[in-house]
Amino acid sequence: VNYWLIKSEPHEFSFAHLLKRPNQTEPWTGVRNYQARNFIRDGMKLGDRVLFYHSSTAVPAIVGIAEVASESYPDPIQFDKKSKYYDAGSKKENPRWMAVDVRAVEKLKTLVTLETLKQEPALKTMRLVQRGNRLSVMPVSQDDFQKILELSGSIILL
DNA sequence: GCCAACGTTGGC
DNA sequence: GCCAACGTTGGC
Repeated sequence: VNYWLIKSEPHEFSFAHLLKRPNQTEPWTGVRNYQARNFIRDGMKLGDRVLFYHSSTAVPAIVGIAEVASESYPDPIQFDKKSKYYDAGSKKENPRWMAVDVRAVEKLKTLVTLETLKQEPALKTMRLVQRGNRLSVMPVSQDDFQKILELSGSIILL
């Protein structure tokens, strides 16, 4: 099992939206960064645990636990000419962008805010709090994941 | 809305 | 292959 963090702008798609989806599952499409693509394509496996982070909001924070609910597959909207994520340079026989299904597991009792993460000495090396980080999909160490669960009041233990 | 920190693009 | 210009992310 691997551990990840994914970002979403809550006014576009929040953890509450995910909880309302059928089977609490949503295709995680539209990732258009090669490093993030590589994490999805080469790293994400069914059952991996995911921290769900709200960005570009008044209080940026980890708000929920999710899980990877599929193996990775070609992101269908890269072939959709009407989508803003359409990529004319990507061919079906050699897709450029990948997606994965994400399922909500648990809403956190206590949000773990970016401010909290920055103040926690044990999380100093976390990618999310590093300078200039902009990846929307990133790996999280098991220790950091565990620490964040402790900060969140989650009933889920590793 | 500002702007730092990246990532991407395209001329050369 | 270099790098300036441009676009995007995301905290503040």
